[in-house]
Amino acid sequence: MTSQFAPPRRIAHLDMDAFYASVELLQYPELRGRMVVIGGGREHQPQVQADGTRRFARLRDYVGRGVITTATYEARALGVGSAMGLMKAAKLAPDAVLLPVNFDAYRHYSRLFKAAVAAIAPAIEDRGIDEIYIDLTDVPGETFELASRIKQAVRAATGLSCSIGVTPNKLLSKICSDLDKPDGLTMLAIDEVPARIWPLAVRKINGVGPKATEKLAALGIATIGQLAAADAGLLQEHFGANYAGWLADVARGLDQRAISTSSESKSISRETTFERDLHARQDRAALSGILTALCERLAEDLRRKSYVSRTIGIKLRFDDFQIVSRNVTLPEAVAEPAAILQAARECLKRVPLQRRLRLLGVRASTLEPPGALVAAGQGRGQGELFP
DNA sequence: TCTGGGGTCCTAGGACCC
DNA sequence: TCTGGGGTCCTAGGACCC
Repeated sequence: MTSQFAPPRRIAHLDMDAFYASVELLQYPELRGRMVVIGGGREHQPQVQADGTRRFARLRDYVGRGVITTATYEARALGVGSAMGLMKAAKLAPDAVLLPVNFDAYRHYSRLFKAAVAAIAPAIEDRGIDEIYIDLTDVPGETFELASRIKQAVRAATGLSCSIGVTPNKLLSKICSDLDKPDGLTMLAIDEVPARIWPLAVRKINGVGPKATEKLAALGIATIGQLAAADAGLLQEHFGANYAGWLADVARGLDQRAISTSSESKSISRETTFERDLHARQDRAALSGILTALCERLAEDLRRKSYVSRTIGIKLRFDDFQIVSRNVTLPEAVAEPAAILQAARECLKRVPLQRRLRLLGVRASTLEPPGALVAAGQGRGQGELFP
């Protein structure tokens, strides 16, 4: 429990600017200043022509079910952005250049920027490939100078810009890193919350998504300030005690969560959306092949990360976008493709398969290091009760 | 021919145990 | 025979995030 007299923490949130697109521009500098969209599968690789120049795919020529992963700011100006279907985006920005995702490159630059930050401030929480939280509380130096130094180090290590927010907690820093993008640096103290945070839309809160935003709007609550002023009973009625209490806290800029510097995976999964919807009977062979391939890839992931899994599950998305999942917990942890496949097939048997399928996925959870000895008293299964 | 893939956390109910 | 109160594990679905 933090004392109420403890000095405020200095928590930074660092977010790389249009990360995937910016990494691509390092590789293809001739695209700088142009509309570029990243997304889709392995197709639409740039082609090197006879004269050595590169020929890029255009968004208008895309056919398929892919979505945008990132777009350059030039493309965003036309209204295209993350998670939008590429076919839909092509109607808004047909001339935009389309590049495939290149995760190996993004992971490389991700490691570079995180190492550069860690050399200055070691208390880092990983929040994915392009953002981190940093606890600056115990790092010597004035805050603005420190944050500027971190931005400079990231640029020196990668050639890329980032945006940073520094505030007393993760919630506010996450909001602030987004206020002055790209290449921003925003600092905020708790007493500035009414002036600078309350005018913002509730959707800016990390944890308030589309559903909660819609429900709040129906209650006449659009801004964080309106949320702070909302009646506690009203919020409880519509959101339940836990979420309502959390909403009331975050609207006041309160957040005690610590920086979490290490984390074990909870689950590993592989899924794929088909080029066309498949039917359990008519397309049995194709589905079986896809399931086998997914299980093999999952097994490879487990092997590479040195995990075994006791719970294997499947995920299906039907043509109407309904999602169902089934999973089974096994007496012994598994990691081999055949064992995963067998468990996945058992799960599949328990799903009614009238509708066509759009997506199939396989997931491994309840992860353990391989060969872990079952701790005394925690064994399961009759055979372990007595020697 | 709208709508990817990889995750986390929360809730809620049932089984089972002491 | 009207009836507890923990606790853990497991399953399924959903919201949300990058």
